[in-house]
Amino acid sequence: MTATVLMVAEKPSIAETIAKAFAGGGAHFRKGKVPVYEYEGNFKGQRALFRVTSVVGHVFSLDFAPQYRGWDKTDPKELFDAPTQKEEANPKAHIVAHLRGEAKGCSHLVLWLDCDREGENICFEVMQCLHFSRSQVLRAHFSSLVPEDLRRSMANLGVPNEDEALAVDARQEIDLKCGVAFTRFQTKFFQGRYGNLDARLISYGPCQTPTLGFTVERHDLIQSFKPEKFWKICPSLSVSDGRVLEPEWERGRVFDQAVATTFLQLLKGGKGAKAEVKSVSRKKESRVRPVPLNTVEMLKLASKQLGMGPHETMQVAERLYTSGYISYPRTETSKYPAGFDTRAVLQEQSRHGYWGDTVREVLASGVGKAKSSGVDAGDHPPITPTACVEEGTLTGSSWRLYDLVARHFIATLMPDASYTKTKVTFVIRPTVEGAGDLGGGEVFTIVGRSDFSPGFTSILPWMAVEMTPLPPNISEGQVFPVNDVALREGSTSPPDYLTESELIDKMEKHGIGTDASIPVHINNILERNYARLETGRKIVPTNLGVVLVHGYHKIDSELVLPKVRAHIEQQIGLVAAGKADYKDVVKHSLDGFESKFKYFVEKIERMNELFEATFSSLASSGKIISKCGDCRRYMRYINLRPQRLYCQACEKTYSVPQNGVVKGGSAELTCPLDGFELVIFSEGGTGKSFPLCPRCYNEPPFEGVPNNAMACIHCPMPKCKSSVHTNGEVQ
DNA sequence: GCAAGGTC
Repeated sequence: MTATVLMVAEKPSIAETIAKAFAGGGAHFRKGKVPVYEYEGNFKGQRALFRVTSVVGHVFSLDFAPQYRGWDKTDPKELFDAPTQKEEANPKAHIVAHLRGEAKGCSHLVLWLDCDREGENICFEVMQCLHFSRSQVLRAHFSSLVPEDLRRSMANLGVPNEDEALAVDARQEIDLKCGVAFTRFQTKFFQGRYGNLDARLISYGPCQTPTLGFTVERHDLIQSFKPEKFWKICPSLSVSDGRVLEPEWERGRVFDQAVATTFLQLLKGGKGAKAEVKSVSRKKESRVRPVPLNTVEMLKLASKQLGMGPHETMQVAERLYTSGYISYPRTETSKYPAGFDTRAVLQEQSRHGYWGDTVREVLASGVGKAKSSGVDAGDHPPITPTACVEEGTLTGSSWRLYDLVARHFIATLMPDASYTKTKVTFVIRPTVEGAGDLGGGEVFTIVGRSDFSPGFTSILPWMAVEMTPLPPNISEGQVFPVNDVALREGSTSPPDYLTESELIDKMEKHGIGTDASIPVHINNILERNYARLETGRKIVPTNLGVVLVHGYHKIDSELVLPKVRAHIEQQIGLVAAGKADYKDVVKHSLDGFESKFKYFVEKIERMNELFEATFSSLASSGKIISKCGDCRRYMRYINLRPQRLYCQACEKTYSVPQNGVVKGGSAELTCPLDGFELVIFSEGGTGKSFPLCPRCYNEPPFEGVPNNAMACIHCPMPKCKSSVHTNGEVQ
């Protein structure tokens, strides 16, 4: 044995796939937080020991140097030039130590990270942990995980691409600096100013803010919508078998009542109006089967069909994946790779109690090809079932998501649904004299659908097309009596709020977030109270969300438009392509954001005006509760997240623990250290009450007191004699 | 208490 080769994948499941592809069942397996597989084979024409393991996503994450992490120590504007450092992303996982341990005695490193920019970046993170020379490091390029493809990659190893990795470093630094600078500034600016402002954090980010922007854009459309009245001419005709048809007016609707009435009188004025069939057209229409499932489509379907949010969907999908029921759930690919054995997956599903029959029919009639319009993003294959599972083995949302994935997979291999669309065109001629130009008559049409062959919709019933057959034997030249002609009034209606699924769609189209991060951004705007999820899975911005977005528009619209992300992407694209220097791009982008930031700070009053109009000022809200030690006047208790005390005279806020409520003041108890009247704080969980000094809680008076210590209960003075201090009970 | 991106 001459060489030991360390091979590193992006996550444990891929390490396993690789080991199995090269060693079959013959790999020796070492269990651990991150498993290791070993097998013998040939490398560069010699016998070698292969050792396959993985990282778990990024090894490092970027943060500011420690002295810039405190909110009060640093002016946010300094963050643009602040030094940053990479730190182990998940210190508890000990990934760096794991890699170093496994690299011992290895002569070569083969990088099997995902073939995208993030993967390329992780390649360099792995290299940074280890000490191989560049000539010992090789990069596998693969576009799918089928064994054949992996073997081809092994035979054509290349080198990692530093430009692509640097593009990710650039993005990390730009996102960190502009996100944190804006977030800290606006949080500190608005914090404590308004009593009913229900937010402890007012964040900004190049993905989350445009996401919120989409929801507010729709909100504004709804708010500014002015309904308009319209009128339609609606005739009803008696046809052969006693049925009554109500064809649609070719002119659709008119917005002028006088015009509509003129038409009505033309057609209705005299007696015995007739409708003549001008033409009958029949054509075959189809509803095409879906393309193979990728993550974003799964999230949209789960939201629409199952009422499951993207966050929950990904958690459930992750569980189904680790249990071996579905394939890897994070992929952009919607096309089965060349070697993908759809037949084998179908055969597995042919045993299923619910859809086995359908699957056996598909197998018997020859498995169809999936649509070729899907895209191969080169990451993972589309999401498919990997085992046959009955309802009952899985419960609740797990079952419903599995059911969706399995049905969708089968549907991709079934025929399109088809039906016959019949369109009948009628002409109704004026029955009064002197119709002039309108004497030729008005055209009305009706559409019927019949002869449905369900195809894939038999397994995806919600995709079925409703059949609305017309009476048979209607043919050109036939004349039917017009029973009645009605004038119907209606009015235009505003669009509805964005559904979760529409929001996901917009994010994807504008390049906001990735398959893995879209659910996180949506979750953020909901959790931070910028928007709410309403019935029908509609995303409705809150007052805070609306005011924020309108505020950005008043200062600098670019901050909230998807363009902000697109610009960053375009810039780092230059780095990835080797067309621009990493440092230049970071500097250029940050200079841009820094001047935007300065302008934002200068003009923040414009946003503040909107806050003032929407939220009530702190001074007028909250109930009077205890005396301030500085001015001896009463402070107010703001019982809203984050709950706090406010001294109007000193214009200072004092935060209190968030895990309970302030029950009242305690006139006779005063903190011996600062003269503040203690308040009685009642803990939510335990129900225990104790006195708390507002000042000591916020500004611990002694060294070594953690910021959140109950200074008046757990007095930091070693032998405190104060009764208030030594005894947690109210006296 | 902060961003976005991997993955758990």
